[in-house]
Amino acid sequence: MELEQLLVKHFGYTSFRPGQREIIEAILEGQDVLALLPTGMGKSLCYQLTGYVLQKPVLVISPLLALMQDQVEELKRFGEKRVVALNSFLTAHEKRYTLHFLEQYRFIFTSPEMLLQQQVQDKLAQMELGLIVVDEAHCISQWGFDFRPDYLRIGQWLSMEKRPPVLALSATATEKVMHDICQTLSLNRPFEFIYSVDRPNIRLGRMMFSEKAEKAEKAQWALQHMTTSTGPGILYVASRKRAEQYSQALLQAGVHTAAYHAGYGAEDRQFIQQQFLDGELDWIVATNAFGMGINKPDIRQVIHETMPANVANYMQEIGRAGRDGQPALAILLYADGDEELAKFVATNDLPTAHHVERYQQLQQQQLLPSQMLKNGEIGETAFRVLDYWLQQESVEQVVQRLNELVVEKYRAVDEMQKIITTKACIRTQLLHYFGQHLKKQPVQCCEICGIQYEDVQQERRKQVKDIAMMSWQQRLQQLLLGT
DNA sequence: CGCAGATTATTTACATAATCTGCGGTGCGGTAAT
Repeated sequence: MELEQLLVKHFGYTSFRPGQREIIEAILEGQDVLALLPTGMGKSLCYQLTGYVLQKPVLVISPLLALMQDQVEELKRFGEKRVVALNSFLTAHEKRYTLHFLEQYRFIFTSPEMLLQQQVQDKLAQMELGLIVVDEAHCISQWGFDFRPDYLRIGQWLSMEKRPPVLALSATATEKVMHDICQTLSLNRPFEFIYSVDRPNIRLGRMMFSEKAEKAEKAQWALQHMTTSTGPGILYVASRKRAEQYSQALLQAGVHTAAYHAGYGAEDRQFIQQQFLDGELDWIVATNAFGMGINKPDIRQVIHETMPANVANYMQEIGRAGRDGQPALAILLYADGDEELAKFVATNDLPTAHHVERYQQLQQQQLLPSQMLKNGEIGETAFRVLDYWLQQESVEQVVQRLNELVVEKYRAVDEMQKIITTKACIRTQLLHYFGQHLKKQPVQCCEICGIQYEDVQQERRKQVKDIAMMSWQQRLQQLLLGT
C-alpha cells in the first residue's frame, strides 16, 4: 500500500506535512534519521505511520511519563490497540505480563531507565524491532551528562551489533546538541531533516534592569505587565519559591494564575496543566519543569523573569508561544548579575572532586559508596551521575570531566547572556547559534530592531486594575521586599 | 555566589551591627515507611 493510502486509512489525513514523507522514506530504506521539526508539525506521525509499514514493533524512548501516556492515548484515539507504555505506572504484575507479550505490541513506549533494566534488555534481545525512536532527543544533551545518565547508556545499548534504524526527534537543537545526539546514539550517517528554528511570529523582547534595583523593579514591571496584557502566557522563573510568590501576587490582582513546579505532585501538576490548556488560566508561573509536551496553540506570551541556563532552553521555552502562527511575544527580563545565579544553579548539584575522592576511599575500604547517600554527603542525582562516570572512566578522567562540565555550563550561560545583552539583532544571533541564517527579517523582529508591545495591552482588566493595584503592590512588597 | 531571615555579640538596651544559616531546576524507578 502506498504511504498516502496508509495515511488516510490510519490517521485520516490526506497529505503529508513538510518533512514527513522524506523522513519516513529514509527510515524505510534502513537509514538512521535526525529530524528537527517544530512542535505541532507532526513529529509523531513519522514513526506512527512507519509502524504500519514495517509490521515490526516500534520502540519509542520518551523522557516523561506524562508524555508517554499522551502518546498512547493519541494512538488509541486513532484506533490502535496494540500500544503500551512500559513504565512505573504498571504494577509488578502488569509489568511482567506486558514484558511477556512485548513482541505483540506495535508501539512500545518506555523511559531510558526502564529500557536499561536487565529484564527489559533480555526481552528486547529476543525480539526484532522495526524502529527505535528517541523522542525529545535533546534530552540526551540536556540531561544525559549530569542529570539522567541513563540517557547516555542508551547509546551503549544501541551499539549492539544488529539494530534497526534509529529516529531521533526534537523540536530545536543547537549544533552542540545535534553533535551530542549523533555521537551518543552513534547514528550512522543519518539522514538529517532540519526545519528552520526561526519563529517569525514571535517578537523577541528584552528589558534591562540595573543590578541594584533588580528585585523590586523587575517584579514591579513583570506584575504590571502581566496584569495589563493579554494571555494566555507563561512566566518562567528560576525557583519554586518565586513561582509561588508571583502567582500569589497575581491572584491578589485578580488574574487567573497558577504556579507550576516539580514541588507539586503528579496529580496537581496534571490538574494545573489541564486548566491552562483549557484556557482557564491567563498566566502560569513556572520553573523549567513546565513545557515539554505542551502543545497549546494560542499562548500569546512567554516571559523570562531570569535568563535560562542556555540558548537551547531559551529557544525551547519561547517556542511554546504562538504555535497558531498568530503574533506572539517573548520578553526576557535581564538584570546585571543574573548570570551568576544561572551559573550557580546550573552547576550546584554536580558532584565535586571531593565526592570522587570519598567514593574511591570507601571502595578501597571495601565499603559501599552508597553510604555517602545515607550520610547525606551527596545528593541522589549527584551520586547517580558520579556512579555513572566512575563506571566509564578512571578517577582522574572523572575529575577532569566534572571540571569540564562546570566550564561548559558556565560557557553556556555566557553565550546566552551575550546574545541577549549585545547590541546586535537578537533573532540573527539566535539563528546563528543554531547554525542557521535569517532569510527574511520580520517587521516586528526584536528589541534591537524595534518592536511594539501595544497589541498585547489589555482592555478588560482596567477596572480590576484600579481596585487591585494597591493591594497587589502592598502584597508584592510583603512578599518580595519583606517590608 | 548572593540574598534574606535568624541568631548572636556587644559598650548587657525601649538597640544595632555582625555573624550565621538556609536556600536556590529538571525525572525516572523502586523501596521503605505511613
